[in-house]
Amino acid sequence: MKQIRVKCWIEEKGEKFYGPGPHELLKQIQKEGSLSKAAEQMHLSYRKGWEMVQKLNLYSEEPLIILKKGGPHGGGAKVTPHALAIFEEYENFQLKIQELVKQQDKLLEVLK
Amino acid sequence: MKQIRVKCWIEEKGEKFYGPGPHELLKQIQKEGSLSKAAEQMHLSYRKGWEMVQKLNLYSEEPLIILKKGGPHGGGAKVTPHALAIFEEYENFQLKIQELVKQQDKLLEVLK
DNA sequence: AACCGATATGTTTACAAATACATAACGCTT
DNA sequence: AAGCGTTATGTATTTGTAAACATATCGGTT
Repeated sequence: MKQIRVKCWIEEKGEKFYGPGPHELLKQIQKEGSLSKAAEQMHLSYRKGWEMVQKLNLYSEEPLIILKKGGPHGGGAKVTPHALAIFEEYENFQLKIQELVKQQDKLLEVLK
Repeated sequence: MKQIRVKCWIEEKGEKFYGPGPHELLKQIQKEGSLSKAAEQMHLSYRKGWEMVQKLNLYSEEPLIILKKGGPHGGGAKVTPHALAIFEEYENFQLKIQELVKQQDKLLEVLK
């Protein structure tokens, strides 16, 4: 059985800014409070996760993720309110897309 | 200025079957009547184009593209009616997605 | 039979992305 | 000051994908 798949992301000047990867990373950071643990959950190297954070913060006027080193638990990662707003609007958009996908009977019918 | 981008494709058992690449390939084959010329138009190696054709035909009960070698013009490529039906429904779906994208003011507003 | 333009296919090369590994730095707690 | 867990960062390795190159094949035209 064939199925329709859709992926959406946000670009700036042709550079990817926010998509499924960063979205999942934000979710895991909220849950774990740590970038290294978030990366581990995603089966992602810490290095790659760190680079994603840098890019996210670089392409945004105000940071999306605050990283702190040292301290009580050795450091940690936190998601800003601005990031949370993006997270929720992206989630919302994805839901709308999924609704549209569900209506594509004609496309599925033509596939053999 | 940030912008929303969407990509959609069709899968079967986790394997990509039809997406932007094959879609463009079908368009070029219709125009050129030749796989090699179609690949050239897309800045794609002939080999890669040929592999796409094999995959398209393999994952479909009836073929999407007929390749012929030898003959008056050395051979050629032709798109079947079945392929044309998929092509048009995919095109249609993409238009609907673009309409949805245009309505996402809230997502764009939250981006800085 | 020679030629031509297209398909068919194996082998090699190049490149980019992700991973793996190693090590340093930080700052609070004890 | 020693220890801990985390962030920070350089280097090397692996992996997967696309391109490049080289031939072979086909079948109609001349």
